[in-house]
Amino acid sequence: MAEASVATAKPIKTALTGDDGIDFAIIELFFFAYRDFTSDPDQILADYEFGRAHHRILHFVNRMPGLTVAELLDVLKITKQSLARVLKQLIDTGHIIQVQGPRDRRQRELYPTAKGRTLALDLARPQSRRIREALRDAGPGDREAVERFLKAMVNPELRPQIDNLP
Amino acid sequence: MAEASVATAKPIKTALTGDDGIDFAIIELFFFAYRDFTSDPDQILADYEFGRAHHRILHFVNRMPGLTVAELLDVLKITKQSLARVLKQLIDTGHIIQVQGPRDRRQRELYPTAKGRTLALDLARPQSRRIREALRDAGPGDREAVERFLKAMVNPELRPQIDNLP
DNA sequence: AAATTTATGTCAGTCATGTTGACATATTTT
DNA sequence: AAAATATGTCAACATGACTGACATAAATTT
Repeated sequence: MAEASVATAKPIKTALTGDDGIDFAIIELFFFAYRDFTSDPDQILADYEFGRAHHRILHFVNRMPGLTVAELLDVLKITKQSLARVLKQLIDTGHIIQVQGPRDRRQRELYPTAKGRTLALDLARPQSRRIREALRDAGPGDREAVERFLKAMVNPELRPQIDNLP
Repeated sequence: MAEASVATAKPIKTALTGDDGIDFAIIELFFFAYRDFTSDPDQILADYEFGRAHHRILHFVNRMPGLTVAELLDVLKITKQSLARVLKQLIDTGHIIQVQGPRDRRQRELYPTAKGRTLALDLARPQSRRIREALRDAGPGDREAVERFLKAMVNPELRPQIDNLP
């Protein structure tokens, strides 16, 4: 009887801890670290009335100029309808321009403009500074350990994509 | 003249690289790693028609049983209106229960039920497994390097909050 | 005892970013 | 000529955040 009623379910008063076989320390550190890592560019983006979606697109167009819409969708793992609205805003504001593909004229190659390059750098700078400061007191090999860890956290099938970046 | 027109802005064809003074390697690794890290619980949550918001609430209620609504808001850094809907669903589905504060009867202490404890563990398990596998081939001290790095990525004023977890 | 502050809940509206499904167009490949 | 591909666009919807306003109960201050 009692266990069928939500109202009578008993509160558990003991905390989950690492003793339960779960690596809560890194789970939580990862959550807080990523939240603050993304808060830096968020502040700048607000001035442009842009969001994180704009940031991601602008970032990869700057890192891989000339990539096509399909390639960008593959990197971001979102649908083209999601991309469309945000990409259109970046094009309308002159941060990104589309160039018809030279071989295949159906394709649209995406390039940053000078304005888009400047914004991409402005957004990346505080993130890079945060990383630099986080590694300032790191010992030799620590940076490599962090890189190996982060890469190993990525799904194996996606790792080649990362290696393709400049 | 020409520079005033969006249509005539010139495409930049060179890629942004580490030479531009930005740590793109870790910026991108962090992005991809976090995306895949969160994809594990997302799959499980979909079965319950829950989202990441439910996960975060359930996680911290399990890690800090008896915390009040105000304390939870402070950890998550969201508004009470954002919390309300999602918390209500977790209460209605019997994952979390509220207990009137013993000292201050205005407060509502939040506790997981057995059902909520089980789900929290089910969600944490694949994340912990991913971390374990990412660290499997790590050298001695690598884990500590990763922990130090992640903690240093968090805003300094929030680090005490992390130290308070069990 | 009355006034104020605090903790929580709730209503209403808005926004950003994602989703699915359907369909149009131009271009390339078969 | 037909089929496949790359892109764009329309419509409807879901999630999870936001702001602002207001209500209630309880604790604290005056």
